[in-house]
Amino acid sequence: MTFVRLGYVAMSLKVPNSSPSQTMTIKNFSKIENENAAILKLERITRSNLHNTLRILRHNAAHDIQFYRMTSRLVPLATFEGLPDWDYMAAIVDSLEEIGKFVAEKEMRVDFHPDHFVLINSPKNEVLKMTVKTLILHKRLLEGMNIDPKHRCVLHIGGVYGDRVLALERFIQNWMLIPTSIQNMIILENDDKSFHFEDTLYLCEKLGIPLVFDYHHHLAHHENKHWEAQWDRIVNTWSPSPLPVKMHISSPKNEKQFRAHSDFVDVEMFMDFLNEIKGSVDQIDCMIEAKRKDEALFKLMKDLKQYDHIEINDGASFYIK
DNA sequence: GGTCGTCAAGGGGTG
DNA sequence: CACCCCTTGACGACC
Repeated sequence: MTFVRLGYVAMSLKVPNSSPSQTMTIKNFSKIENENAAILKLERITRSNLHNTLRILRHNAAHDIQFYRMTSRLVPLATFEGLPDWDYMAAIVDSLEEIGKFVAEKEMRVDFHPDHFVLINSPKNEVLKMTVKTLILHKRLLEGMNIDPKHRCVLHIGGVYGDRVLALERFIQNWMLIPTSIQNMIILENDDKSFHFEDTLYLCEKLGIPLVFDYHHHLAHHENKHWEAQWDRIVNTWSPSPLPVKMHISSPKNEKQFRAHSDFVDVEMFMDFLNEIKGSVDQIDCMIEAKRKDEALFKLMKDLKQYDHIEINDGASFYIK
């Protein structure tokens, strides 16, 4: 028997006007003549993003959803080079604490997936520098919420740069340049066109990083179709982690745009996965990456009811026998 | 009130 | 090297 919790990404389609990713671009920032006023606007937007994050978490709690990926755009321009000194933490400590308190009280799992320009295996020094800077921002936000940053940030391996094997080795080289406290935050996901799960497993086992298995990505890009033969190794990468094994589930938009995400998760595709792994772990957290966000989660829970060996626990978790 | 181009940031592919 | 594509959501200019 395996206990499964579902989560979703960044925004709710059920809570009205609750965007946690409102933003301000550097162009707009520069348009405001009074720099103080511009900073105040930035702070207002940031606090609104945090407030909406809390509203979404309350909505999650009301529907027994314990798993949620926060947006990485909570603090616009936080890592932008050349912005006048802005102590963004000072303006948001209270909001962060409030979120953290709620998360702890409801025993939720929250994490981040920094954007695609956060990558560790880049040959460009500047890119690596920005990567570390952005990860430090994530660490501060988590610490502000009193959440242990360990294994809270999902990343991809990065680019191929013409030589996949070399690119993997460069990941290892660059990894050694990253502060341990930042390394500890990271978990790695197989992607849909460059690095399949065996590449990812190679790095994860070598460097002691948990592997987030993305089933959709695997179907889109693999050398060896049979992931299930290696599943125990994937599970093993989580043994040093305080958190349960985590995976990503989404469905192709259509045959032609296979890599694009569909509105909802195909329940049969999800069951194919679950039937392979049931019993192999006590618990697994599944992050739904569908266009319809929490609506897709609710629909999936509904679709799961038809299976006899699924026992619904509450609104967003179940047992599979 | 709806539509569409733009946005700080990377990488891949094409010609 | 130049250019466009991917991808995500939000914003804001414009009609």
